[in-house]
Amino acid sequence: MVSTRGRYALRLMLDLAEHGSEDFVPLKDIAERQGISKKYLEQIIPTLNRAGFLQTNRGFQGGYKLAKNPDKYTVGDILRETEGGLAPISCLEQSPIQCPRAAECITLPMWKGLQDVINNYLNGITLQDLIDKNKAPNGDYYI
Amino acid sequence: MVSTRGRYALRLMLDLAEHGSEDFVPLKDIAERQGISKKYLEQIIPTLNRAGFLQTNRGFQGGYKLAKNPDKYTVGDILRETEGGLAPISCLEQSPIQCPRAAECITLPMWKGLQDVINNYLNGITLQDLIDKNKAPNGDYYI
DNA sequence: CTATTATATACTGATTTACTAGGTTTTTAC
DNA sequence: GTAAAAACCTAGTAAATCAGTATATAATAG
Repeated sequence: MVSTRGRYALRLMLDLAEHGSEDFVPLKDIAERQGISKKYLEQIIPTLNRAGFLQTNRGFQGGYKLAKNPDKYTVGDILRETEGGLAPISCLEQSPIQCPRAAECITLPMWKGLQDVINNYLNGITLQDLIDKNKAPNGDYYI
Repeated sequence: MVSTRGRYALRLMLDLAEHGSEDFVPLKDIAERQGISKKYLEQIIPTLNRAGFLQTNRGFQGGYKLAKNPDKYTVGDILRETEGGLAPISCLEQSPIQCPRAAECITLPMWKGLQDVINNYLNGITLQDLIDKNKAPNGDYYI
C-alpha cells in the first residue's frame, strides 16, 4: 500500500509538470492547487530534491521546477524514491536477501515475480503519459 | 506491502496442502514446522476459517485440513481475505470510490491499473502451482 | 474423566503514519 | 538596508497499525 508520502510526491511532480515550464513555482501554490498542507509537502520535497529531480531557487519569487522534461520521470522512479522502495514484502527490501529461510522458501519466487510485475508496470508510465490522458482514453494503462 | 498476517496465512495454507491430505493437522505442528508462534497463528486462522477455506475438528486428534484441493486456492484469494483487500492506495479500498477528487483525479486510472496488474498476477497462482515448483524452474512466475 | 485440541477476547510494546509547530537562512524588490 | 517571501531544518504528537502474548472457555476422543 503506497502512503500519502508517495502519492503527494507524485501529485507535486505532476503539478510542476503542468504549471512550471518557465518560472519557479512556490510550494504555496502547489499546496493550494492540490489541497495538501504546505508544511507536509515541505517535508516530502527534500527527498525529491536530493534525488536530483528538481531545480530550486530560494527567496522572493523562488520555488521549484522540474530538472528534466515530464517524459523523463516514471511513476516508478518517484515512488521508489519517496516510499523508500516498492518491495511487496519486507524480505525483499535488502539485497542480498537476509532471511535464513530464503534458500528453501517456496513463496519467495512468487514474491519476486510480484515485485517485477509492479515495477514493470510503474516504470512504463511517465508524468507525460499521465498528463496525456488520451494515451489511454478508457483508463487502460496495461503494458 | 503485505504484512506477516498474509504471509503466514499463505504458509499455513501451503503447509496444510503439503501435510494434510487425510488427517486433521493441529496448529501446533504447523507452528513448529513453519517456525511461527502458535498463538499468532491462532489469531490469523479464524479469518481463513470464516472464508470457508478450512475444515476443522476440535479436541483430541483434531486440527485443520483444506476444504478443497490445493489447485482451488489462489494466492490472491488468500491474501485478499487475510490482508483485508489488496488495494495499492486507500482510495481504492471502498467501491464506489469516496474521494471527492475522483472525477478529475489524473492518477486514479493509473492506480486502478496497478491494482489490476497485482490482482491478475496473484489470481494466476494457486497453492498447487507453488508446490509444483517445476512449473517455473527459473522462478519465473510471469503471466 | 482427562488430555488435547480449537475458539474467543483482551492486552501490550514498538513502530509507522500523517501531520503540525517553530524556527533559521537565503534571495529579491523597494 | 530593510521587509517580505520563499526554501530549508528539526522536533514533536495523536492515532493507527503491527506483531505478537496472555488468559479463559468449549468440544472431542479414548
